[in-house]
Amino acid sequence: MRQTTSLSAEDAAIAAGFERFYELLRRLTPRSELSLTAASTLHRLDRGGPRRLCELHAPEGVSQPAMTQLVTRLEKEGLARRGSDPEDGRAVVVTITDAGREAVARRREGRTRALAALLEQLPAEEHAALVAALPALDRLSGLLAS
Amino acid sequence: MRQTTSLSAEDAAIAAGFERFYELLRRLTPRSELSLTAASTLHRLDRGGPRRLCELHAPEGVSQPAMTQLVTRLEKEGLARRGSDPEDGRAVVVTITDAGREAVARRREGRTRALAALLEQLPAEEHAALVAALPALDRLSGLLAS
DNA sequence: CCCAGTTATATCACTGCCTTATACAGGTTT
DNA sequence: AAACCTGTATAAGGCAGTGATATAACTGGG
Repeated sequence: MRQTTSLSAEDAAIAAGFERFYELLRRLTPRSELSLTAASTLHRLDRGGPRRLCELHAPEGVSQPAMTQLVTRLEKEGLARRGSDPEDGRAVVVTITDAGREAVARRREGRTRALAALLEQLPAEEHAALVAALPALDRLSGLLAS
Repeated sequence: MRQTTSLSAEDAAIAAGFERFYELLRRLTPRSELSLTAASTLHRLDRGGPRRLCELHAPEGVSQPAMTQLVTRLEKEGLARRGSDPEDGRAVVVTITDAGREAVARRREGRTRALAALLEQLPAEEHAALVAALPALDRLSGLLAS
């Protein structure tokens, strides 16, 4: 078991690499129509299906009022809609609309395009190394999602 | 030359992986004392040395007034200071302070710690794949920095 | 069955950080 | 020195977050 007070040099190297990479992705993301939280929430609704409002704010790491306001904005822009839960009159069930799905797709495509332009400048073996690392990235994401 | 209208399936897979990964990093970053731009700017000042204000706003992807305001906040918090350029009376030279360096280090350590906790749950070969992908990540970051 | 407590959402007042438009001081050119 | 250009600051406004609190709907014990 790894000590929490000492970080391995290798982990530190990975973290440093990820840090630069995070900045890269941040700059790669076009100043879009969607805020970070809005994009992430829509993405979650897209792959996970409708959710109650109270099930959305915690995983997105924002307060409940922030999620209420976000859903209000999304609704106003036609990207999501509020519904009710027949089993619980208090609950608000949030559903992504087709327009919302399109917005998610557009955002993804914009980022993919910018990334692809960089990827094609990469030596073949580094490109291959990225592809080889994808399962690890997936697993990392999965670890936190649970 | 790649068509701009068609993206290779491989690039799309990398982009999709990166997208989930970006969300992961976002959630991994502790709600810290520093905004995204503040952290990135301090980091830049830390590794690149003092810069004029006008050299900071473009690479950070914000407007010039935003950078003026950010520097004012950083100065108020003691993380950076304004100096003058003896060669140009208009210029403001921004320098990171020791407190600023500490803030960057704290932020990095927080993220590293959270990441390390995930990394140790990774199978050895996936961990190795991440390490192997680091040079590619570095090069990607370098491509955009230029 | 009703009152108390809990849960889900909304509203309010405030703050942080961004934007565009504009002012202005310091350089540069002719 | 007049005209222009560049670097920074200020002003006014918007979006997205916060904590505190209100309100409506569910739940469980007497």
